[in-house]
Amino acid sequence: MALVLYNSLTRRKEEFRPIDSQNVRMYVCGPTVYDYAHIGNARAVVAFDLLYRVLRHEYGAAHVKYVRNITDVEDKIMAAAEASGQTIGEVTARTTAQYHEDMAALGSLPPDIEPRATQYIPQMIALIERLIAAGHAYAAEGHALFRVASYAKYGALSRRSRKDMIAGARVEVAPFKEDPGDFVLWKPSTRDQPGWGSPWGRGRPGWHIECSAMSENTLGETFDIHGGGLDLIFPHHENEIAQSVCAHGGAGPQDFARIWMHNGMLTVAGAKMAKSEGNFITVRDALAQAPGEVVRLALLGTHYRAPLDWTEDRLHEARQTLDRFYRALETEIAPSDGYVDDDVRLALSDDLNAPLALSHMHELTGAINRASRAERARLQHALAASGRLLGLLQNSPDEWLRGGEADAKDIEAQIAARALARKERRFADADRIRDELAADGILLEDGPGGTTWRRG
RNA sequence: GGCCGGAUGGCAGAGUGGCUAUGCAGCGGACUGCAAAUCCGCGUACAGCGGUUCGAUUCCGCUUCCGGCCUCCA
Repeated sequence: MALVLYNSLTRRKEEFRPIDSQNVRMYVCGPTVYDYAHIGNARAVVAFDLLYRVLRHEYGAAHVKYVRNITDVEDKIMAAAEASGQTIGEVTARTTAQYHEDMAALGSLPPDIEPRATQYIPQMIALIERLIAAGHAYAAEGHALFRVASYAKYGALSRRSRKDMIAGARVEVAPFKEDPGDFVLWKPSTRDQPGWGSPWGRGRPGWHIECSAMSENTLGETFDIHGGGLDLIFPHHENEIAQSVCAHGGAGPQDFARIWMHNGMLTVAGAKMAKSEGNFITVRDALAQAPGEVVRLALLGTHYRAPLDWTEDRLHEARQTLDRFYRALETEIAPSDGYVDDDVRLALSDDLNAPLALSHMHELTGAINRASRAERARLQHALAASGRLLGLLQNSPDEWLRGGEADAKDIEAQIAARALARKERRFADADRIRDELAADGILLEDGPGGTTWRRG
């Protein structure tokens, strides 16, 4: 089945043809580890996790390599360390661990390789030296700077001309820059800032160079897909492209990564999420409100490129949807080796159309509820397999609907007492038991085979 | 100011040059001691104005509104 992906570089959907179908390679910009991950970070992770899962499904898990970096040297980390009284190492270790926990809770697979910037300093220095040797960069006052004028295609991804950028005039004009658009590859550190020895003096890398160095060293000079948030197009990805293409002697962005993918931004109740707005929602906050799978579904409910507005209603609806799916799975006999539903697969193959895939899962659910015993199992297997491809329906229906703290034995005893009351037509007693259980969040459902319960 | 995206029924959210998803909420019905779940039925919505067309929500133009980026950003 042809996988079609939207390429930010060409602004259109393209059939995905891996450079080497035995080794499909994707690189996604990961977090700067200085604080809890927020729900916007989570959206990007979930979007590219879906891509990773679809690629694994199409090419085989052993033939896909996913690299997502950790930025563990950056000025915000230094600020966070100072503010918390912890060392930089403590801040990055703690934040990285939290990040891993959060992303796992959202059902995201860990990347195959997770390089850390501080482990690639020599490679970054080597890359900068190559750029300087080739005339694409220069040293000035302890800095190394990329010479934007030496890369003719600068601006190809973000569709902006250098002239426009200068007109924007928010560029930092340092006196040692040849051109206001030139950006930092290496900058000097003071004694109390983290730093490494380099040909330009003790210092630390600029933001963009790490991704160029890490992608090259983990995936090679040319790979298939490079992803990140829409807000990374400029300057981050534009600069990454300039560095890598110039260092590799390539002709343009496609000699670096073939397809550039960007997820849309997230707003909270209609407003841009920002700490200063007081509407900053961390993954932890969301996880306190709902299980990770609910958060994941809420994130997948809008196509990854479209803007997504985060609301309580969205979370509520995601939970209802999962309850409905799990209920339809309740009588599934075995944990299944079923096939993903064709329509679900088709939807995901069209630029990861998760909302459409989900609508097909709803149709499948209706079919299960209507199905005869004989055909039910097959449909349930298809639903379960489809859900798994989306990183959903990872629990057993029993765990999902009835798992948790409360003592199941006690609940069963109550149900038995109620059954007796009903048999004796003491309906007031029966209803009192139902209400008491309901107060604890336990919903009873009377069916032809007796009474079952679930958490509501 | 420059560049780039959006605007679909009460809400969420796909999609399509003619056959108008899907879910939530709502209404009616079946089932049921009650309830829940489930099933059946009910909503012709595509920002506005032009244009192209036999036909446009879908293509083109303009307008309005919303959002992103313009060296912190997923």
